[in-house]
Amino acid sequence: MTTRSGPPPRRVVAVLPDVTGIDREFAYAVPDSLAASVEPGSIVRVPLHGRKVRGWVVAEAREPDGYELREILDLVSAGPAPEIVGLGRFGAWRYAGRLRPFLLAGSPPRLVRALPPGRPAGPPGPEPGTSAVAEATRRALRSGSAVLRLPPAAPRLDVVVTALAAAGDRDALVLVPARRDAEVLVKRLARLGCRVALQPEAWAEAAAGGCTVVGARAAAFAPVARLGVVVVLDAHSESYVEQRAPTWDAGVLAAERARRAGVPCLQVSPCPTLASLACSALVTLDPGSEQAGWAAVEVIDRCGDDPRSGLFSARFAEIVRDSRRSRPELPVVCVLNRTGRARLLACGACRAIVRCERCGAAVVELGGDIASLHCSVCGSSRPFVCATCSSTRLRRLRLGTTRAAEEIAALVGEPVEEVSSGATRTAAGAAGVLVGTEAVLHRVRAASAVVFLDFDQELLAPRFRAGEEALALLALASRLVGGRAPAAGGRPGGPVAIQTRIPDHEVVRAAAAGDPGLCSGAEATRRRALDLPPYSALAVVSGPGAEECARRLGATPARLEVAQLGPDRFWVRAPNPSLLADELAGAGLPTEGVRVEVDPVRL
DNA sequence: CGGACAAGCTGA
DNA sequence: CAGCTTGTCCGG
Repeated sequence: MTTRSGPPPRRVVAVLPDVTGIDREFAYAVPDSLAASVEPGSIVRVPLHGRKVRGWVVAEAREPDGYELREILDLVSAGPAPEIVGLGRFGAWRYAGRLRPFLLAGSPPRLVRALPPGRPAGPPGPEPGTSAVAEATRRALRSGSAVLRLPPAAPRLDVVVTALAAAGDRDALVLVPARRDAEVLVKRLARLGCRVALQPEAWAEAAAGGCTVVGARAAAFAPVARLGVVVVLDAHSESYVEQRAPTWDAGVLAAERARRAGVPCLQVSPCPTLASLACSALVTLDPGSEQAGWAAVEVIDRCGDDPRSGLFSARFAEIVRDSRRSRPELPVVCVLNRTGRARLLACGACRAIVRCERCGAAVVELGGDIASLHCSVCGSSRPFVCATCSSTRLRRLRLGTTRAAEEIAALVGEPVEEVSSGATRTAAGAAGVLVGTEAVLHRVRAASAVVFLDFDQELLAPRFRAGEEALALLALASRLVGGRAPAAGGRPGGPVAIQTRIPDHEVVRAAAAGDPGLCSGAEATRRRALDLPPYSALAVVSGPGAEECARRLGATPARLEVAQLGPDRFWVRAPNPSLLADELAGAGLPTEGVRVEVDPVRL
């Protein structure tokens, strides 16, 4: 190799193409015409393999030897700033995925040719006030990264306003579980005179600075000109977890982002997950105030009831009638996590459980006008008759929401609406009584009462996070009815009623006492004993290539535990997330035919 | 991903 | 053996 005397040194950058299936960075020369405008994060157009593709400039690079570089063709748009690319790299490592999905989350939805002029700090925000919530928020901010446990009825706007004030002339990033929540929060902050950038559409405004950045999961990667504080509202929500692989958790990445920026991060929740408690200090209100912000919980103990007495206790009917009378303007919400008319039937004549003729699985009766039976295992349908004795008298053993709605309507003598997750939201809330799966709790803004018709199904769900998920449902229900003892002038909220045969379950007791700590203690003990997260880290590997992956992961020198869950489905356990990520990255796993789910929500 | 190119399959 | 499908490789 001889010393080159030819071209003068030129700028070279690494570009990650925005193409599914290419997880490699390529070096390109920056032409002089673009040298001033191309920067790390820029979205550019480059020639690749005879095509012209988009990509992200992810780093500065060096002139290679051995081949001639091609030049960047165009600057397409502003893109994720270097610290966001860095956060994306962390996400790709932590969740064993590619960088591309993270950079997509951090990119503007439409091209941004130039940022709007940078603005000075926004107008002075509203006074944070001296409420107990504001005071607790200040305490949490002082401890840096903290879990702020506030009861369901606590005013979360106070938290945001206090955090904004504490951030001074820096900008805040506020995450909420759903798009809808973001819109509501943006309206309220705007009404208080705050400048707000709703993500993802106000990407450019957020990048320019001088405003509070509000958005859902993907906003963990939103641009924030001068980050001063990160607030994650309802941090326990499963909406923060991306369901497609890589299954990243916006709460985890938001905390990492804050840590890297050296600013505080508040994880605000009525029922913090053990995972969040494991890595942050806990700040709470005084026990009295916390209890007051949870609903009055009524436990309907069904232990003594005959199992054949059905889904509706006498007390249930009273609660519905009382609530309709005292708060006719608000709906009564009934939750039952089973869709259709019945999930289990028995023949009234020969008493056999009604099963599928083809595969033997129990059949279900779906909603709809014509009574028919459907097998959810093999997909076959047949008429509403017993296959053994041809009787048409079938008894519904486990009701679904459709039949429950019909029976409640008869019981209380007024129209009942079934709210299903698939249906349009048009009429939701029109009827006085709503019945649905837990999705119904997300369809209304307020309720006079919430009744869980079969809460044992939540308490006993075969998932290691069942307890946390059940408490989250009770917290959501509490918020819809309001706290048991609101501030002066307010009316106490209606009841949250729980029909159960496990009345002393810690989740039920925690909600009834308005003290989630009753739950986390017991849960922590159990998780530690079983070596489950947060005391270990889990991943689920599935797909045609899963067996090969499992074999390789089991052969690593680290203390990885691998077990089979089903055909082409394995779980992998490591002592902690960092070790798990290192092993998943180092094992050289095939990327095709394998889905890796780090921190699985359902297991 | 999608183009290039090689190796395999088919039919007269 | 042309003409087509299928597989594997690679991109700066």
